[in-house]
Amino acid sequence: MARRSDHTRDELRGLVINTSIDIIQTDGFQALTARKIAGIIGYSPGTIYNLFPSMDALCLIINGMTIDALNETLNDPACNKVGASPADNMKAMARQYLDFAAQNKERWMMLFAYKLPEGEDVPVWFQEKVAALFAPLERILTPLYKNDAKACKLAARTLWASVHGICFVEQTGKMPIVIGSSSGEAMTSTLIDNFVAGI
Amino acid sequence: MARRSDHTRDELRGLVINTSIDIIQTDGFQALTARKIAGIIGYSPGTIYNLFPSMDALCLIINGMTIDALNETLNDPACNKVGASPADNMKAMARQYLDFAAQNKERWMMLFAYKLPEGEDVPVWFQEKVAALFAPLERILTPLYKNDAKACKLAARTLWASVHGICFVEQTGKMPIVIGSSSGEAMTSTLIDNFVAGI
DNA sequence: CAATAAATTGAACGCTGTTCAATTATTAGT
DNA sequence: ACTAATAATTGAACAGCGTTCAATTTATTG
Repeated sequence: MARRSDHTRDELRGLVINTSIDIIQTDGFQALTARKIAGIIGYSPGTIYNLFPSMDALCLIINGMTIDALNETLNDPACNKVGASPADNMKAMARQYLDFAAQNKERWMMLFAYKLPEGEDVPVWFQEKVAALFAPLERILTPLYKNDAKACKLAARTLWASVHGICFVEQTGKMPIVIGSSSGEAMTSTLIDNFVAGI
Repeated sequence: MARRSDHTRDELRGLVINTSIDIIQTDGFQALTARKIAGIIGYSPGTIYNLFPSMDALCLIINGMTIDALNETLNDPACNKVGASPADNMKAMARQYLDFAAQNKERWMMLFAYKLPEGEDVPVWFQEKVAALFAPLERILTPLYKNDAKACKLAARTLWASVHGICFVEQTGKMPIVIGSSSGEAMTSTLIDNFVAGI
């Protein structure tokens, strides 16, 4: 029996979360089970339920952390250069997104493949994390929509969703590769070039 | 015991598939279980496995049918008018997509949320169905890329993925509604207008 | 040192996909 | 018509899942 003084409650929570992310990244989020986590960290399944109300809640927390990590890359200086044109910053930001998804594929897939059970709805703190994702792109677009904040918001959400769609299609590999090796980047470039030119 | 002459093998397969679609659309694809299907059609769980190699295979077939149905709406005359401008046809096509997703939400969600287990990869017949989805949009775009078939393909895939992303974001409701009631259509319009203007 | 509180456990419940020997229904051959 | 072969159907069984909870162990407090 694991002694309760081995870890504080928060340490244990962190241990569970980190172990979960490892499992997800290695074997996919479908492989994440309470018994597996417990086995790895040397506790019993019941302990997971002392730390988290349910596996769903744990998944939601992990998804929140994934969004935080993604958000961080979108705020990276590499795609927020003061001297660069909006189009160049946007392309860099799209690249950041594509790279993040590629490097954290399973974690990122889980973000969209995972569905809360019937009845349960997404908590506010999670929705806020999602909403925060649009800010960086909106910031870049602002100079292009000087006098129309509404149009700026619409454009930011349109572009963000579009890049997400391109990323999704690329990651799931459901698109025949006719474009070349880096089709994701080719598509985001085409998207951004045409969109900006059309403003 | 259900008599084997109640239905032919193909009838039974169709019965399983239709029942599955009903369950998915009513309670979500997570609610689809072999025992539930069997109970509804009056057979035992084992019979499902006489008709389909696994639940995964059944899901794949259903996903294929969903793609077929989606493909059909994209070939609808409503978004392939001979007199209309490419932009108008594209907007109509995007609308068809958005409407299809809205009216077949669970079925459509399953298309993306469902993931084949470790090792198994998507069969060719399924990949071909997915590839066929791009043809209608490519057809519309052709007149805009008279002398560059390659650029046309890239644009078609870019736009398709973008519209999908917009649809996904709208359906999953993970985007704060700041645009208005029909944000999906507002976004696809913005996307297409800007994109076409930028060509 | 005793009493209280908290953490940990592991068996149990009902669910899942899946397998398979046994049973039943149908067809083919004589 | 009767038998033999074939095919369909069943339902128990297995391993795994999320989850619950009484019992046990550990730590803290009075």
